[in-house]
Amino acid sequence: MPELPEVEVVRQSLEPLLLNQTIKALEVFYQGAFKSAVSKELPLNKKIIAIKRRGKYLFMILGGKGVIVVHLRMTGKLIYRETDRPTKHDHVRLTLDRGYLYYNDVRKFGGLVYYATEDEAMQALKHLGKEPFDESLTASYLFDCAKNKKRPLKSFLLDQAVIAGIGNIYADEILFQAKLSPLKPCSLVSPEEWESVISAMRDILGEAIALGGSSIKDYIDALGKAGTYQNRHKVYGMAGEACKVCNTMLLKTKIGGRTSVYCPNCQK
DNA sequence: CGATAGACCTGTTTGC
DNA sequence: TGCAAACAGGTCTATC
Repeated sequence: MPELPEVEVVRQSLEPLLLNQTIKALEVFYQGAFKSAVSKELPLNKKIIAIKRRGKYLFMILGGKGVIVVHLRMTGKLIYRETDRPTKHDHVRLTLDRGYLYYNDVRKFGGLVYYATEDEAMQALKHLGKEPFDESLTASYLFDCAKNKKRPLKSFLLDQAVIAGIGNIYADEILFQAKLSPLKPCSLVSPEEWESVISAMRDILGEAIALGGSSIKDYIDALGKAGTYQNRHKVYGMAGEACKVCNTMLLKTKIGGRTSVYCPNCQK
């Protein structure tokens, strides 16, 4: 599913459900979906005291130290139920005081990692770049990161070491709103243009969070609710259709191995 | 350093 | 209709 808005919606939906619950049991049905970075110990009899997000990663902060970090990759889901109901592709089940949390993932790309401390978890993710809504993410920061690189602007936006959280859907949508070509070498983007990238990014990510994220195929929040931001998409998945602004046919191309859709007339 | 391809998986859609 | 190829929200590694 998940880019930053979807992960944030999952975080928000999980927070009231999990806070102050204790992990009574943790079962792993697919070994690749759970790793312990510290020992062979499981995070048992620990209370969940906070749920945080960094980029596309979720953090379940545990009392008495310990953190479970979750990445959903393409099709991962965290689903909460008050009564046990196993489903196809469940790979991990946490038994809590008042319910069950399932990690379900059709493609088995994502999973949970248990760290001894929050510091250790942050250390493992130190390569991540700035958060989109952090005020230290400025046009001059992006200009400096990009000025010596010829890579396409789209690849730059997808680079988690520069900005953490943008994925293929939102990169295309942001560039359409900013009126910039995904193919433009990022060194040629001016500070003014970086300003428009930042404002488009905050606009779109904020709106997507407010609407519960984009549900293309299987993305849903912790209670199984779909988002509606897919109805606001202007380019993603719409190659061959007319641009909503100028009626030019939207083009599709591959950039860094990812399908990219853009308007050759609006985006320069 | 960078760009590209392949790997990791399963399910759905597309094309002949 | 049937089957195979192509494709899918992501990231990591190897290779040129």
